[in-house]
Amino acid sequence: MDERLGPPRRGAGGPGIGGWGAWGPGEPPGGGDPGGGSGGVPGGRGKQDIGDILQQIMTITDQSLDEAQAKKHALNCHRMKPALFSVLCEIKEKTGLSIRSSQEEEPVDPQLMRLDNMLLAEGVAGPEKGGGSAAAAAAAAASGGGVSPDNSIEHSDYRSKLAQIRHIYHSELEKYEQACNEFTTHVMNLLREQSRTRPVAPKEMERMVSIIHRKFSAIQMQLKQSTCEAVMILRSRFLDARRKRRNFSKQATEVLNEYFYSHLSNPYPSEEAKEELAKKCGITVSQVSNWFGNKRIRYKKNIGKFQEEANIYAVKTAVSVTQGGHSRTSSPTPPSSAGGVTPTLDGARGLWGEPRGRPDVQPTGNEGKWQLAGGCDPLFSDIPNGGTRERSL
DNA sequence: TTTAATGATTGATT
DNA sequence: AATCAATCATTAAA
Repeated sequence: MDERLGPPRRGAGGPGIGGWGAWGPGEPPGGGDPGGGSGGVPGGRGKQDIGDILQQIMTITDQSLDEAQAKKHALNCHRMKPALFSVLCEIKEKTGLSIRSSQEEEPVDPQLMRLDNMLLAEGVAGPEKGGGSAAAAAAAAASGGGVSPDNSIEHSDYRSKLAQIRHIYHSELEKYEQACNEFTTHVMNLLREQSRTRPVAPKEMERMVSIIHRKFSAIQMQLKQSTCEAVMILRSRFLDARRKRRNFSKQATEVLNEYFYSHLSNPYPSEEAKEELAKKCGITVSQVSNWFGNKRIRYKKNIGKFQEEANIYAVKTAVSVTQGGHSRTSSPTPPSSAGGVTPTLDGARGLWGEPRGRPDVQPTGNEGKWQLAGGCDPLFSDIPNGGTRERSL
């Protein structure tokens, strides 16, 4: 430390010391004399003065806090202070700071951009309050149009959850912003305060501010990240229909069951039939397919369990048949439950042999087919409901 | 809380 | 490509 202050000053004029020139060749600038009033100061005395000041500055760290404080105050009031200060600033600028400021890099974080884009696309970051509904609609459209065929019931749920996320995101963001500003002004005040006693270049302050902003933006990125995660989870929850499934309406189930039991011998609706059923039930064709798939397998697995159900629908179809006006005297279906329909699988042979792969193969021969269980027979498949349903479309 | 019912998904099969 | 069989995950009932 001490080496630095001594002799080299004079004349050496190293790169970092050019600043001394500001004072002119020999003496302190007369006009700029901060002290002002005091009478002329002889040059020699001035030099000594400066030397003293420097000495004091350089040794200030060796002293006790109180002592240093006192000395600091004294120096602060010294008439040479402003000049010294500016010189020190200059020196600092030309050395340390220049090095650091040279490596100022501003790489636009690709990940941050990614997050921003996603939040924007999701309607979280985009338009504020005013456009809230628009944002929600956009998000809904994005999710709806993007993938799922979707039920509109879910949307309100989805939207409200998304709005919740958006709200949290914005309030947190605002909080961070505020904290950042607060901290920045605090630091600035501190630096301003310190600039009275140590050289603080405006550039340095700028740098400090940018550092602070960088740090806070890192925190913001975490917020964005977690918000993105939340949105993803929300989306996956709502997009994956397996979760949050809703049972079909009673009416829809009824329609499906009706078809199933009236076509029990061959419960494989054609594509058209599926479409019709889907329309009738307010569900999609694939849902119809799922339903029949599940129904077939579950029926086959435990026919006993479905006997009652089979009877019910057998009666229903029977009624509709008789109403249709075509009842045979011998009444093919035992309407009353009593002995009921015996879905017995007397010959559970095959049970729907192998309709695999080919939809809608209607073997008129009925050969390998399973003749049924519930009250309605294959005989019916074409007569009763077929009339009501399979038409049009 | 446990259990049954049920819609959806997945991998294999034809 | 449609279906089966097993399984998952949620809802409704006990």
